Amino acid sequence: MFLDEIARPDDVRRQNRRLVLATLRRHGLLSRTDIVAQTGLSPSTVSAITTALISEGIIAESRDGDIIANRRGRPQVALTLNPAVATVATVELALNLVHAVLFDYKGQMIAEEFHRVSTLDAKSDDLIHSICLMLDNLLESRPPNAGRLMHISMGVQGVTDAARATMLWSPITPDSNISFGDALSKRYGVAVAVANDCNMIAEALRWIDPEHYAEDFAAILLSHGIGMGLYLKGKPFLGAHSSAAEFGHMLHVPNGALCRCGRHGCIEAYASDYAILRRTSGQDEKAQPAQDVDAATYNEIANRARTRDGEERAAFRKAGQAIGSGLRSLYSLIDPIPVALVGSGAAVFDLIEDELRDIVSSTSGWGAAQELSIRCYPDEHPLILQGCMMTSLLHLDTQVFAPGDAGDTPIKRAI
Amino acid sequence: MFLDEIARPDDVRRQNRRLVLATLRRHGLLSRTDIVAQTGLSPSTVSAITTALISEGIIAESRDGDIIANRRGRPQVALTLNPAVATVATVELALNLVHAVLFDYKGQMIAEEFHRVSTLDAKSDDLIHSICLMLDNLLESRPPNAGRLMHISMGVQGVTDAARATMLWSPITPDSNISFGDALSKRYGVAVAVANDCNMIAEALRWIDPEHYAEDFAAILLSHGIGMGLYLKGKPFLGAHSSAAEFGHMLHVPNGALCRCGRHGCIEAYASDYAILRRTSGQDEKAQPAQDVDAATYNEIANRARTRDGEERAAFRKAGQAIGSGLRSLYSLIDPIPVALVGSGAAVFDLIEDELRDIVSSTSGWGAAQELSIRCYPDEHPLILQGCMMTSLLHLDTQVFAPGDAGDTPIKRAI
DNA sequence: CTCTTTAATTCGAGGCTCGAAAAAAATAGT
DNA sequence: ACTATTTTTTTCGAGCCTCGAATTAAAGAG
Repeated sequence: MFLDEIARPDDVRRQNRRLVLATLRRHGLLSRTDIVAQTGLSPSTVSAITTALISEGIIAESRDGDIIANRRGRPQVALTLNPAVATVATVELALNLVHAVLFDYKGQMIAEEFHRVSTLDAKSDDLIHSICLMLDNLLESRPPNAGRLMHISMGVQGVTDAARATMLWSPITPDSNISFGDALSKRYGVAVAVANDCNMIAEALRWIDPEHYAEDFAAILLSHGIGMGLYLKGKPFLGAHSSAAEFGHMLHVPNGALCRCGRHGCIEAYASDYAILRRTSGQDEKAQPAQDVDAATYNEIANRARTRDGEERAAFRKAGQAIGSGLRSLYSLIDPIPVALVGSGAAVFDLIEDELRDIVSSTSGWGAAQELSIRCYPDEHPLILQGCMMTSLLHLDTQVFAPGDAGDTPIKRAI
Repeated sequence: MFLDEIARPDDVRRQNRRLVLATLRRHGLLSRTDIVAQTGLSPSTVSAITTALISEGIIAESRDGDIIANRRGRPQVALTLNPAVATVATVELALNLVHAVLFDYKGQMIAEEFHRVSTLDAKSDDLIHSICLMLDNLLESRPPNAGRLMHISMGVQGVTDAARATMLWSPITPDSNISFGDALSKRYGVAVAVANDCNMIAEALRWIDPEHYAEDFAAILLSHGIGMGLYLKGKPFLGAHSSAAEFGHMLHVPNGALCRCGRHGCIEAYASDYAILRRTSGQDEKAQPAQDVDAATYNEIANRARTRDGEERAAFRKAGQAIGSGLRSLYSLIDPIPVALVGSGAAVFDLIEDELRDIVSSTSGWGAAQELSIRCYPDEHPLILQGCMMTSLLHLDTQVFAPGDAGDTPIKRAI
């Protein structure tokens, strides 16, 4: 709510509808009385809002899953999001792999498909074509009672312009400036969100643990590349001009190791999978990075680092220093916010923690010593998936089902 | 407007009152018709809101300053903020100097006082005592028609906890954890804001040039120390735990020059006034920093740097590198946001610009080349003053005069 | 002195939330 | 078996809000 925004009476209803939907989404099954308790709205208002939502088919009374029986008064009737009111699709685009999933409005998976694509040789049209093929398949195969497709979220490895739903650049494919948003939105007649996978991870974390990941926090993805998703003031920070939060490409060592982005000395050039591999395979730090590092190789290196003190352990220590110095800058700039480390790098946190903390700890200094909050999530894929799903569902909750329209936006249904 | 907030019908009026007040604050003199055009509200609503504001004495009809006469229809009647409805006080606390000013609700200066204090020897009570003495003086001397004191804003050189209105640490005085907010609020019975002077500068810039300094931007103060004020998502970023935005204490050279904060290699240790002096006076970079650098000495060094290529020019080049590397990190993390350089360092931008741009320019790389926006404001004091003033006035506009209360908060009047 | 033009207010319609009262739907007790 | 009690949910009126249309106010033009 900004100073230059005008408020209308129906904004109140819209906001309170959002509130009710958000409460139902978090708790799953709630009676009207529960909603009153959770939101602070009056029973009359909750009644008015829920009857409207029911008549629009957005939520439904759930008879089977009764909350508490055998009590004295009139029994509560449980409400829940109506899974059949909409379908959303998520697309995760990674090196040589496209992963598409369909969810219902309740967030339950309907159908899923993996597809191997040689992304490095693929033109933009090939990628779009592959994605459309998968989505067509999935949409055709779903049960007849499923809701119509209403939103698509894409998480991509690469730099995105969220406002224009475009992938500006990506290491996984030669073409740049691919407007997935335009293509999919035209094909399926729905709104499309395109963001870096790190932003999706941040979205997922906020959903999983809203107590801990509240207003401001960062998700740092340590895998083949290094990226960051930022939440500031309770909203994903997607950057003004292009993509923001290029944590991996902050300067660590001036004129240092060669980074995949072509520059020298980035954090990524010391802490990413390919940096670890390059260093432990005896290559020069200016050597061209490998295009891919498979998990087995990486784990082998990590295990060797754990068993003996050699090149491998040193490599992880270097990585810890690089990440630590990045975190120090982050903390200096925008506060010691909670940080989540995600991906292969999080699986080897034991190997990098000491060096990392050493560098970071010299940050705090004024007043109370800050305890820094770093949590690890070794597997990024479930988070990316969940983040995409939540991006779509929250879009429906807050943008589409917020006003009392329930379908005033004409949507072409394809397949 | 967050997802877990409940909306009430009166919130609409509150927000639209804010909107009207903000419009009047920016344009000074406006008819009701102008307000309709500016805000988009309907004439009826503007009429309702303005009559309420007038009856509460917050705004007033201004007969003298008629907008446009000699036109055909009924003449417009100009509205303006009522200067006499409130007084706000600002306090700027710097090394050996306290500067206190009184403004009326329209933002016109009522009275001003400078006071030299040996801040380095002063205990916290001495500082508070000095400030209160000055404020007492100023409040006593002001004209009888002035409004009662309703808010105080302090801008301090040091690390603050804005939420608790406390100065956690400052280079200008030995005591730490001084709760100016509590002390002044108890003494004068009004709300008090305490923030780093850089935050005040950011607030001022946003007021001066809202087109340029919009949602996200940074103000970097380059003077004896180096600090930063950040605006994110249209709101000042004051940090969650303590103060945020310690740009000056980002790491530039590991184990490098000694910083005033006791650590080594901070940007400040290369680019602040004392860093320039230390380097050009032949001292080692690990030597203890000077406590103060007077403007004359600094200007002399800058002039020598401009006339001949020697130690001085090299010092400024080093400073440019340090600031540049900090900006590169900033841009990597949160976008190429507009940046304002403020203070003595901005006066010598010609001496640091080349090195700075050299380092920064390697940042952008994806897609479109970003043109970076850096503007210079050599004199920080007017900005700090204006920022304090705007902080207080906006507090009144949005927090105090927003609901239809006009004085339901009982306020003890001292003096 | 009347006509025209522009500004500002007034009034009713249609929302919204909320508190109080009423209705609904179960169990508990005799 | 039937009434009393308890709890949930809905209904209804009061009091906000904004807005459009009609009305009133206050000037210059002719």
